[in-house]
Amino acid sequence: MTEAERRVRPREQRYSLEELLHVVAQEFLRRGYDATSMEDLSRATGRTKSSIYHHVSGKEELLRLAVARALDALFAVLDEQDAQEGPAVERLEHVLRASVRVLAAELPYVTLLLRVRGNTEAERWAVQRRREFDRRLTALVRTAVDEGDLRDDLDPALVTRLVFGTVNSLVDWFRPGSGHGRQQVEDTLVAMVLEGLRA
Amino acid sequence: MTEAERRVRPREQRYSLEELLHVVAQEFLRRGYDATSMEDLSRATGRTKSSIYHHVSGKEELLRLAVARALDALFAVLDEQDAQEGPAVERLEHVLRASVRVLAAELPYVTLLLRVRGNTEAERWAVQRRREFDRRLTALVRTAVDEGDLRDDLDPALVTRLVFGTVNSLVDWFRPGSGHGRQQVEDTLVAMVLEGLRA
DNA sequence: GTCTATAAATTGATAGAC
DNA sequence: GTCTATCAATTTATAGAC
Repeated sequence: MTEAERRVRPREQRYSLEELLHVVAQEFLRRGYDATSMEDLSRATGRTKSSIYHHVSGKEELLRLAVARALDALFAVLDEQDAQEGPAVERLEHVLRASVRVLAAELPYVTLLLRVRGNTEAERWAVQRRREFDRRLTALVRTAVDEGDLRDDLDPALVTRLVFGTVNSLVDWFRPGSGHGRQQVEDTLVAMVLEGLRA
Repeated sequence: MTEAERRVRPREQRYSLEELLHVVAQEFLRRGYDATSMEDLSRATGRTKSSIYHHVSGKEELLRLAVARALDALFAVLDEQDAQEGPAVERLEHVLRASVRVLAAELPYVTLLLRVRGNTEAERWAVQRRREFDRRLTALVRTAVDEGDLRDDLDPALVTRLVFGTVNSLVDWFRPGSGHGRQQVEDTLVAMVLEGLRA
């Protein structure tokens, strides 16, 4: 949800929409967006379908609101980084760690964002914003190479895709509060990517 | 398709099933499995729905055949590795490179496999086989650590997930014959994972 | 092995009462 | 803001002719 959208709704609706979205995101995750029917959502939220349609225009808006939440959180990481001083390689490490934190904190929403393929208008919008995100990341990697802190024998665009492919792959198995901790994942990922696995 | 399944069908059916599967996999990829209707598949293959039902029991079997193809190719990489001599770290590098090659060669099938979430019986079977694949990879990484060739300050299970998360993320953007070449992707991935990005 | 025709169930969405 | 009832379209799948 963007600031603009949040502003137009009174407080009570905000909360109920928030709760609705929380359950909906989990259902979309469990069964996939397409495989989840409005009937499924009705059951999961304990409301009737009609009641859901009172809050949103349809299934697609539910997806749009969910992925918008993830995009807002991810772009906030980049915006924060833009305001920072210091070598690009340090800012890159900060973005890496912050991305893992966002991913952990907004796991259902980020997972949905990463699984969106561009079938509907809302999905194509999300894909476009992801591309913009990727371009800004690539620029950061390129700067770090130019500053001499990252090896210059690898293509920056390719490196960016690999690095953030690694980050994104976390959504396929990372579950907060079970298995590996967020801090350990963050440290191991940064260690592997920057220093490599070789002893 | 496993050897067992291949054996029961006469040659002509094998070919038409192969062609059918090729088109079906592309459709599943483009719209997602759930969003693709039998009507869509009918149009894409130039056959009627009834004709498709003559070859397979239903939509789910089409998915099962497709992901089985990917699993066969991936397990072949591991089986080949098991027969090799030499340090585990070298066998790991070989598995990494071979996985990228399999992914490039069987891109639609591997992509489908990686997007399967366990909604149906066929999907749960695929998820289980992926877990087995992951266990065998972890054992290889662990051996490489024990042999002193990989750093021992990182958890092998976590490292395995990160490394093959990176490999798997290729399906989200890698397209053979456009953009980065397969060899460059392979080399860059191995370089990043083993030696790290730091200059 | 492909077709036409159709069954039976489910889909996203709306009307209108309370 | 939630409900019951319902719609039109689409879904997976089958029957049976050629």
